[in-house]
Amino acid sequence: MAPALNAENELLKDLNEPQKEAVLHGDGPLLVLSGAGSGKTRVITRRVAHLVQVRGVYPWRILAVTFTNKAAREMRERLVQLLGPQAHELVVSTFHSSSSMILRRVLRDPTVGADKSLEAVTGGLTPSFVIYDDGDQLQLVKRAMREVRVDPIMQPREILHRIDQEKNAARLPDDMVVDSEDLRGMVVQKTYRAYQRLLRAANAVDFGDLLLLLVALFRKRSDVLEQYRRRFQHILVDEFQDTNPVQYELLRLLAPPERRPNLVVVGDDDQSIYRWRGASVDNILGFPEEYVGARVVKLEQNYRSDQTILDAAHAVIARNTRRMPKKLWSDRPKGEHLQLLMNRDERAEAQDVARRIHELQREGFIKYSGMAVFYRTNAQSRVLEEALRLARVPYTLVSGRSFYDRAEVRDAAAYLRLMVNPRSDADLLRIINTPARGIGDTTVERLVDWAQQAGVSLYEATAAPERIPGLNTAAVRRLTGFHAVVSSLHAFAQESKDAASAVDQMLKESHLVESLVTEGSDESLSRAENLREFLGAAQEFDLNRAAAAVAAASLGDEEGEEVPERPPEEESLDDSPLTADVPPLNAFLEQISLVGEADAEVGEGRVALMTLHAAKGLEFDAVFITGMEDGVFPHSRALASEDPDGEEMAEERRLCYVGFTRARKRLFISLAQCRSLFGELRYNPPSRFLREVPQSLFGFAEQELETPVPKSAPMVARKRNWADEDDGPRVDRSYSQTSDMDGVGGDVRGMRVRHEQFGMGRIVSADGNGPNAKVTVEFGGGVGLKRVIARFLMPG
DNA sequence: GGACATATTATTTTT
DNA sequence: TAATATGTCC
Repeated sequence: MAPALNAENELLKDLNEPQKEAVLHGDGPLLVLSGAGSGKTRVITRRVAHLVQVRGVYPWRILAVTFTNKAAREMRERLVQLLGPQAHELVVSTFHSSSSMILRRVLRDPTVGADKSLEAVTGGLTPSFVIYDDGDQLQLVKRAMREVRVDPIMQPREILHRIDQEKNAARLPDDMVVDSEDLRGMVVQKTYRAYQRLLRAANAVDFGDLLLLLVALFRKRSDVLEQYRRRFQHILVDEFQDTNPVQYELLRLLAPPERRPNLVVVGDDDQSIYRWRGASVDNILGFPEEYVGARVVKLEQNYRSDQTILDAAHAVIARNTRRMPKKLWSDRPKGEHLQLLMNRDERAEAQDVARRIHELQREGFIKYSGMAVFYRTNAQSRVLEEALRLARVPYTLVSGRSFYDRAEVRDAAAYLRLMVNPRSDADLLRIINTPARGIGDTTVERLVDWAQQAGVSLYEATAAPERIPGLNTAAVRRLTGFHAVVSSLHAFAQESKDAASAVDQMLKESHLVESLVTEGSDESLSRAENLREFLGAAQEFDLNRAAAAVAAASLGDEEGEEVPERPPEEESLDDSPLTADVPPLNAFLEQISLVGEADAEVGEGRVALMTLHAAKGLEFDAVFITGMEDGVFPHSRALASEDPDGEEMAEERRLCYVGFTRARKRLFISLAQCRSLFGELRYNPPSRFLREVPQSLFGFAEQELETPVPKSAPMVARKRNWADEDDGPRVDRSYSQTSDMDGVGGDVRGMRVRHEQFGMGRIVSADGNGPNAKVTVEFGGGVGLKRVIARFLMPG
């Protein structure tokens, strides 16, 4: 067919051989191993377009999964350019949001609803479930701990983390393997069970459940699974190296290896940097064994960075042992040398960075928007910001707290979820006294106790508060008033045809805006403003939704030639969009819980400041990597881990690789002799990663360095001298000097001390060092043993 | 219920 | 150091 050929040529334009191979790959599994900057996103998009335009695959049979919403949005936009309105029929989204769409749909399936045996899995979850985020989860864990009265040997945070890990590993509470010796494991499991009960009682799921439940349902109901296997005949996954075990399990269910499915996974094992939140590199490393006969295509030509930068990146990453061998190459010029910035402390470092940014801009080759400063931890950003502000360099801090993280917006979201689903206890607890309506801790506590006894949700308990023992008439009256608000909002939500009117109604009836305006402080007024913005977001959401509906509807009747005729035997296949008939308010809620902030505008004409993690997927002409010191980067935690050459260090190294390969032309690596960390002054040796970069890649122009550095052995050799340089920093070294002695500086046991509150006492033991060293003191006056912070003590 | 003091704790962060 | 959590008092 000639038109198809034309389309094909168009789609293969400017692609190199391996890229073409990936786009044109026929049927069966394919692993695209893509080095940094080798155009993988382009390959996925072109392949999707190819499937539709040339191979005539129906768009609704394609599932493209990305890692972030931002990536999904960008891919959708590109596909609309390539395919036109047809692209709206493709499912392009993250694992979580596609799972939630499928999960709602599965739960709506009448045969699933009728299947009582599934209740063990679903816990009675209905399709209108709400999604709980981290904060809600933590509240639930605390309540679960109270309920099951587990030994307080673990912090709620730690338990929650373990629960998340279990879910990431695709384990339901009952699948959890706990050996009877493992006390902590038992605590986790007990809490996990209670936590799941609370979650289900509120008709809620957490992020982990979104995937895990679908996996569990698919395992139980092969007929339902089969429907989705038939529907999604082509599955493409981006950033495969960052998938966790549940996600992989879901993929294996939808695209079982033995059927040689059309599963295309794209990723770079060298850029796997999310192990700490459950991602497993093994997924990508083991893919060829799991999907036997999978084709592997390597994209090794880099289009982004100059050779010098690639050489540096390669020198670092090559030290990792478990990786798929590949080496990036480029036909770009060698480029400029790397530059090493060495400074006294983090302030000098920041000033140096600011100065060089200014110079680069003045030279006129690189614009502010082409530059970025990376750091390992967020705490490092402050000094950098100060220096840039002082140097009048415009910058944007990428990430930071997002709009939906702000307290008032979260309150509003809690109200909305309660509107949809009044059983949501976590949301009710959040806003029962927001704005203040005189329902205090005691009242809430009695309410919670009673509801738990009666086995009803908190909302139901507020229906007739006079039943609750111990409440005075005022409390009863207030609870009744609160119930009236929620029930009226709930009724409104059932009727509302769009999200904005529901949000508007909620803001009025809850008095959220009103109370903030009444308060009248600058801060509360800006909060009120945020709430109006929230309403604006809902309006925008409605508009988009309407537009998408129009686009979808017009597809059918306009020119039919574009849309392939569906064969008769496919009639039974459900091809309706996955979002069909989700009520607008639910859909809006879904969006705000699954989508963080809209855009982290890497601003016009501004230097971007971000963590190395946030840098993934981006590129800049000039990149500054700061804090290149052992203990900062690699992070002290990796250095301290039981196996300092193990997975943790490997991940830091990959992070370094990611950082280096973001740079197109200039790479500046910066370190400081000392920096203060948690109020303590630390002397860190230069990063081991720095030492792994061949010296020849650096240009050491004397005048560019703060302190002259011998051309030979610029890094390691100087390490020892730093601490005793003549013009060294004027610093209070008392902490570092005491640090190797037993905690607080010599043996202090038996010393008499005085504490503001507890009076006189005698030190029994000491632990820790630095300003937060603690001592155990035996106080007189009936106070007894107390562990207090040493600096709050006076010698007595 | 809020103000104040005292204690605690410091990766990375998406969904 | 600095941001937050917890506890105590009125």
